[in-house]
Amino acid sequence: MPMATLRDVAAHAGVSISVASRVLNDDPEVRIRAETRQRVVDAARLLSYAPNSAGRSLRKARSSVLALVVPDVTNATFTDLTRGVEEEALRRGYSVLLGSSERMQPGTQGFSRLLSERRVDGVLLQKGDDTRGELVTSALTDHRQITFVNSGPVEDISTVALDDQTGAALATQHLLDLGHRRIGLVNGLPTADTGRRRAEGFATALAGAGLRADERHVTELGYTLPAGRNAARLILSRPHPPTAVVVANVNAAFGVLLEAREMGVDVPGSLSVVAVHDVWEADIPVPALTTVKMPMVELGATAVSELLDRISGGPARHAVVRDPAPVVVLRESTAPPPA
Amino acid sequence: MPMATLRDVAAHAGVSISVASRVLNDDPEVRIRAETRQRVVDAARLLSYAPNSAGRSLRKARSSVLALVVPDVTNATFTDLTRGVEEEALRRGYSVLLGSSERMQPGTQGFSRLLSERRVDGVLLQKGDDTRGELVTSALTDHRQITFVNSGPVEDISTVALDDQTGAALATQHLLDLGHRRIGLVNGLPTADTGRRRAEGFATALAGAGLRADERHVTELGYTLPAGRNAARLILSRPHPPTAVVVANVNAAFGVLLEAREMGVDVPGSLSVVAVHDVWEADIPVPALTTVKMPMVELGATAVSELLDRISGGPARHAVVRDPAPVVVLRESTAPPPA
DNA sequence: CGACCCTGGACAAACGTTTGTCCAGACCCT
DNA sequence: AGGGTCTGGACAAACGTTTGTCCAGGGTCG
Repeated sequence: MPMATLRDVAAHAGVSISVASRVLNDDPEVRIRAETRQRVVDAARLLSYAPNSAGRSLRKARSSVLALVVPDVTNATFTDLTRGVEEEALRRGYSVLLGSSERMQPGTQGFSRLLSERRVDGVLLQKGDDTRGELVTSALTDHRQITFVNSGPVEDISTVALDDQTGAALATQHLLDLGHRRIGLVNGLPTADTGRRRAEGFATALAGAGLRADERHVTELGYTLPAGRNAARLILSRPHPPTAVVVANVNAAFGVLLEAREMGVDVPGSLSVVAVHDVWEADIPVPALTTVKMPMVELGATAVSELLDRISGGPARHAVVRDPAPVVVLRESTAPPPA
Repeated sequence: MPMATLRDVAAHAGVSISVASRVLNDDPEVRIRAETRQRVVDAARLLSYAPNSAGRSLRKARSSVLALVVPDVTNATFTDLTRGVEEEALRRGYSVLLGSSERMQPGTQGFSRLLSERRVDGVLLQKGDDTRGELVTSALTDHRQITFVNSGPVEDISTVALDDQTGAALATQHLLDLGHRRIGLVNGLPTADTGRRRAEGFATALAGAGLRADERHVTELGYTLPAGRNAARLILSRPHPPTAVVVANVNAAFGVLLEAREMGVDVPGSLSVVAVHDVWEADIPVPALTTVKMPMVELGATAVSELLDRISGGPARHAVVRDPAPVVVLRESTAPPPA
């Protein structure tokens, strides 16, 4: 006997529907006799009643679902983010709809239907290297329904980001501490906001040691493995190459490792490599990849909080997740520079 | 002016709500004058009307959402599956709710609320090594609401699986073709249905060459990297170890590679390794991992089809996805046996 | 010319909830 | 004893959609 409705519960308990609803929702504004309340609770339990979400959504004009849209689920970088989002959402009584296929990207029907059909109350958007921000904001009727993850800040839209400066600075400092002086940066595309911030942190750390980045040691080719390969080839084939590189993304770092190996460049003997973002796959390459662990789970959780707050009327904020602080995860790809 | 409702459209077009609904849904059973139909379409477009999903769900007793539950999103094995599911679902007018955190696992509140609150019409479940099938089926009021992915067959429940026998046989045959005669199997837990099937394929291929598996060369430790490490240590430390192993899972294969390296066993010089499932991460280790590519995307798509078919009254089927057929992706971890 | 049958569309019920309002009785007070 | 205040709960509207049924007018046919 599935599908017990509120009417069934009320009838079984011998009360009106409204009383049943108020009891089961713990409505504080209402006075019900304890014995009656118990009858309702018992009936609900007996019939294994669960509120129909469609009915509830219709009445409350709220679906209690939010969407998380990422460029691709394939990217290991986003798995921790996903976990953080899911856990915080569940804690708040929300479910998460995951959008990752291209048909769900901003600008597509799939994306806009999410909001216009009121399937979700809001969207968490992690933009890819190629998705343009204007495309999103213009298609949006209500800026409160969206929160950007790892991009921005954007006027009137809530954003949540990692402390990329500190992360990149920490990676750089790790190399400085090992004794490196010629340090390169393999960065994402110039359009990526995270890339800009990581370049800042990189420069800051260098400046703290009285150094400056050599632009021939810096690339902005993207956050993919092939991009990392290209970057490594570019940087290492020039005369007077760096003895170490900070890679802004772990996938690109895998590419750097592979290309260095192919070019006969010993890592970490002749070249140290450290990447921003820690994933378990960092154990796989030879040498295993030293990384800076960023609080991705907390990023996801914070993103949910900010979105929910904004939806319910809060102001657009630009949150930066600094807790827990970035930390170096030492593996095998970094060592002192060659003598 | 967001949130146009059907009533707004009807009013603007000067027709009744029912006519507006029928026109916009292309109801074939009804006769509307062409000019009237156009007025409705224009009004809908002008007001950028989109049907409210809560209202529709309530009326049709169907949410047009289905859930995909996997042990963890972190697992690269499942990313292609996710993509296949999402694309097929979208094509059928469904959205996908992703459940992965432990709070969403079978037996938890999160899981059962999905169905009892009618948030989703059905669930696609990829069980983990540890989730017990009984826990799921017992909590289920209606067997038509679920489809198992990669496990089963189970009585009265639709299942969809890969052709694991052929996949494992192909991997084994690849090693046989290279000239190997002592071939081991690093398998998943004995409780995993996929493991059983892959062991079958392994044995079949061996038998085809007039060989039999040596049980000292077979482990059933699980589908994780540490499990792979343990398996390798176990198999390789015994006297007269195999010259090649088939690993039933790519994560475990990474573990085998790492452990072999640590033990000083040369791959592929002294030991060839081939894994079932192809992921892009196979390029990362040294040597790069040879795999057998399985049709994961198609598995996801088929799972959606089967679930939707079952929901709408079809029989419980046990589908096996054989198209495209498994194929060896040759990288660097396999070679002829040592002389 | 009356009985029919189309055509094109309107009416209204129902899906399951939440929530504002109202009311009957019991109790209190002076 | 009469007016007032609580208590405990019932009534009903509304959220937006789909869909079964009904109906007025105009045409057709015998």
